[in-house]
Order: sequence, then C-alpha cells, then structure tokens
Amino acid sequence: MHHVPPLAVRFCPPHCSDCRLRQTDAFTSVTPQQLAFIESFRSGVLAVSAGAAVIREYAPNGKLFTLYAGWAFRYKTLSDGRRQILNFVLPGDLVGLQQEFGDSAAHGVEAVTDCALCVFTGDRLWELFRTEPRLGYDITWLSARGESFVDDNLLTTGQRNATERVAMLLMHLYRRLERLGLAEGGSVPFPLNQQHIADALGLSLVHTNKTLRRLAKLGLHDIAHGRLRLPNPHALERLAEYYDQPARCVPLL
Amino acid sequence: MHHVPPLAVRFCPPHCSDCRLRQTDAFTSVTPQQLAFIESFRSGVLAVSAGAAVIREYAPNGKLFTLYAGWAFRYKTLSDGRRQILNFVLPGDLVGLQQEFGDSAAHGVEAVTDCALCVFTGDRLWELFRTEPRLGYDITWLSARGESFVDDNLLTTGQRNATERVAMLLMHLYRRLERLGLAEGGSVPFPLNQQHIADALGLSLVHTNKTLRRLAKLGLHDIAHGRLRLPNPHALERLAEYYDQPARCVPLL
DNA sequence: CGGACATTTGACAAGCTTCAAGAGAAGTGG
DNA sequence: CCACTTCTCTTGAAGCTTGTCAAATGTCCG
Repeated sequence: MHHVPPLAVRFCPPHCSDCRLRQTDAFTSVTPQQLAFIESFRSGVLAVSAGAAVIREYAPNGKLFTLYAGWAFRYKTLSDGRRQILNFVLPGDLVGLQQEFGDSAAHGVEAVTDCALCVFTGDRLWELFRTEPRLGYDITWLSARGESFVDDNLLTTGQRNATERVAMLLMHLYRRLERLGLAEGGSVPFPLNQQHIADALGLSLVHTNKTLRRLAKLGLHDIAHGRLRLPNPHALERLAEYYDQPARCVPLL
Repeated sequence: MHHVPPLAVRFCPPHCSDCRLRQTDAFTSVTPQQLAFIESFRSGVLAVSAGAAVIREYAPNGKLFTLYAGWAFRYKTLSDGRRQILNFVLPGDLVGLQQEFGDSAAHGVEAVTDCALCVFTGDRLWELFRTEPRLGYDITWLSARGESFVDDNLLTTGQRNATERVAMLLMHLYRRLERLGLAEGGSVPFPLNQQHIADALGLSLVHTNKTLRRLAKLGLHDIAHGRLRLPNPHALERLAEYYDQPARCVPLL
C-alpha cells in the first residue's frame, strides 16, 4: 500500500528543456541561452533512496544540488545524537551553497522519500557568475529565500509553544506544496513521520504526538495514507500567526 | 562612566579607501576597480542611535547596509510581543538582502549601540552582478555565511539546554569579535543586556539570568563594564560543543 | 506469522516560565 | 550634589509546559 511514484518522476530528464518543474508556473522562465548554460553546468543526476544521505554532515563534497523530485531535509546534529532539522527541501530547492562557501561547520542533507536531484559542481560556480550574471543573481535570490525559511523556523522554535509550532509547520508545508501544484483534492503529499516533525520543531517525539493528536481532534488537520489535509486552514493560520505570502515565481537552477 | 567610542569610529569615512575595516586582515582585499565600484554603489551613510531601528519589521525599504561600527541585531516578533533575535550583526556584516529578495515576511534590524552604516540601494544590485560579477559572488558568499549563522542558532535553540545555549552564545560572539581584532587584554566589548541574550536564545529573562550566574560562579565567564572575559574558553567550548573555525578572510561590501 | 518500526497513551520528573519583590546602577532635574 | 525615576540585574517560590520512561497498539513487509 506504500505510495510508489511512477518511475518517470523519479529521475531527472536528460535535457533541462524537458524538466517537469520548468513546465509549471511556479518557476521563472529562462532564455534558451541560460537554459543551455544550466544544462552544461549540470554535471550529472543523482537518485537517492529514502533515508539515505545526499550530503553527509561534516563531509561536504563541494557539490550543489537542485531537488527534482521527492522530499529531503537539511539538518545538524550534536555529538549525543540530538538532531535539528533546519528546513525541508522540496522540488526546485537548491542545496549545498553553504558547503561551497560557509565558514560554519556544514550541515547534512538526508532524503525523506526517494529523491531525484540534478548535480552541479561547485568549482564552476565562479564561471557561472562571470558568464551568466543573471543566474548568479538568481542563486543569491535562492540563498536569501533559504535564509528566510530558517529565520522563520528560528522564530518558531525559539518563541512559539508546541501547539503553535505544529500549526506553523503544517501550514508552511501545505502552502509550499500547494504552490508547486502538488495539492490534489484538498490534500498534499506528506511523507514525514512524527520524528521528523519533532526534530524540526525542537520537541520530543512524545510531546509532538500528543500535540498532533490534540490538533487532529479539533479538526485542524488530518494526516492519513501519506497525505495531509487541512479542513480549517484559517484557524490553523491564526493559531500559528502564519501570514500567507503572495504566490511568486522563484528561480530554478 | 559610559563608554563613548571616539567620534572617528562612529561615522563611515567619505572614501572606502579609508575604511578602517579594510585595513584589518579580517577582510578580503579588492582591486582598485572593485573599490571604486563599491564606492559608487554606496548611496550614503547612516548613523543610528542605540535602541533605534535600522530596518523596521514589516517595512522593508529596499536598502542594503554594511555595518561599519557598533552592534545591531536582526529579529522577528509575534503579535503579542514575543521577540526572537535571529543573529547579531557585527562590523563588516551585510544586512538587508532578504528585504530585497525573500518572499517571507521581513525581519527588523535594531541597533544595540550607536551604529554607523554604509547604505546601498537595492535597485542597483542587478547592475552590480552584471558589471562586477566578483562582487556578486561575494554577496552570495556573505548570504550563505549569514544562513550558516542562523542554522547554528536554530540548532542551539532547538536542541541545546539553557546552559549549553548561553555557553554557545558567549563563545560564538567572543570568537567573532576576536577575529575582528576587537579583543584587548583578554576581553571583548559586550554591550548586550540579559534581555538581548534571552531573546536570542529563546529563554525567559529570569532563567537566562540564573544560567548566567551559574556559569559565572563556575568561573566560565565574566561580564563587567561592558566587556566580556572568558577565563576558561576550552571548558565553555566543550559545554557548548563549539567547534572553532579556522580564521578566514570574509568579503566586505 | 513474525519482526521491525511508527503511533499512541499514561504516569512521573524536570526544566523552564511566570510572578513577585528587592538591590543595584544609571540618567534627570531641582 | 542629592533626591527621584527608570532600567537592569538578582533571587525565591510556585506552577505549567515539556521531557523521560514504559508499555500497549497498530502498521508494514518479508
């Protein structure tokens, strides 16, 4: 009964012009020249099984990835095993920039579901900025957007209580998936287990469970068969103080 | 008895070539051409008094700022006043990128001490990427580094207990200031009050105070006369699981 | 059917928050 | 220069949110 995505979406197409993501209206359009550069910049594709590592913590590999299909997350751990999920990575997201730049200890990236990714080698990044400044600008855009997500999560983890945290996470993910066109019949795919949610919110597994149960009994969410439904999104938004952003095209590398 | 910085450091010099920050070894060097571009890109300077806003939350102004002197912080608040400090802004740091890009609700920036800042107008940012790709690359570098800091804070707030959080904050700030050459006689400037620390760590003021007292009694820190001293940095590092990064030049816009 | 793993629930402990109030430090105005 | 106000720091006590421990139930898969 496990939902197995059709093979077609599990691998990146050989040519970026056939990219399913670009055919949606969630991403900005590019010129043929830019598309050609992106395709030449891409050094390969990668398929990662659910639960496996895309980037190993403390072992940055100097590569950038655009997630094509599936779910993943960025995380950091402490030596005794405590793990913080920094944010969830959905199709179209770019990961690995901090590996290339950042001076802080690196984060890991792990696949939640089977994932398909486009791989870019970091050593050509400077060339990209030099020859295609527009793409460099876009990468900065994506980087700033990534930081915004982490800012939001830090506000959530630092200031909101358990109920508000769960409400925020559900709203945030629902809206992101909706914008990717992944909502169908009032629900979106939801492959996370409660441990993922707990690690993302800085809560214990048990307390996460109790909080989810409480919200479910109030009719604020319904997670079943790997899908999430929000029967009363406005109540959740109020609980979480979630402010919806106007839909907006994002760059895609 | 209040420490008043000499007037000279409180204002940006008219020419970037006279910038005190560039004369330290903490920042990467630039070509004369790049320096000229930066100076032309700079639309003005700004002096902000302690406690005043550099960027008002929810009122992004489309400007970028490089902090020249003083301390500031980025923050977000909830409607009932709960405030999360996202990270502290020290000399050389660039703020305002997310205002220009991010699709998430904006953050505010507030001065801790009197601050001097260089101002850049966001609408010329694309021109910068186009004509000086190296500077565009540097901005992306700074953006990724900024995200790394927030990643670290999220790990701290989500997973560490109160003692570890305080230890982490003190170590992190001490090392950053040290790299800026601001350590003197085994101590660094430290203008934060306990409310700042509490808001940065997601703790209540009272608990922050008790945790600080405990660490001070253990001889792990000493805050007095606006300066921070760490008599036993290695013990603090172990407590916080703080891993020192090799000193490294960072770009300066 | 059996084993591994995720979810659920209860009971108890602990860390952290809130409330309250006093002491100290710093700035203001007479 | 001193009284007064205001803000910050400090400490104690009580309560609540959240974490930990333990065990049962449910689900998936070989």
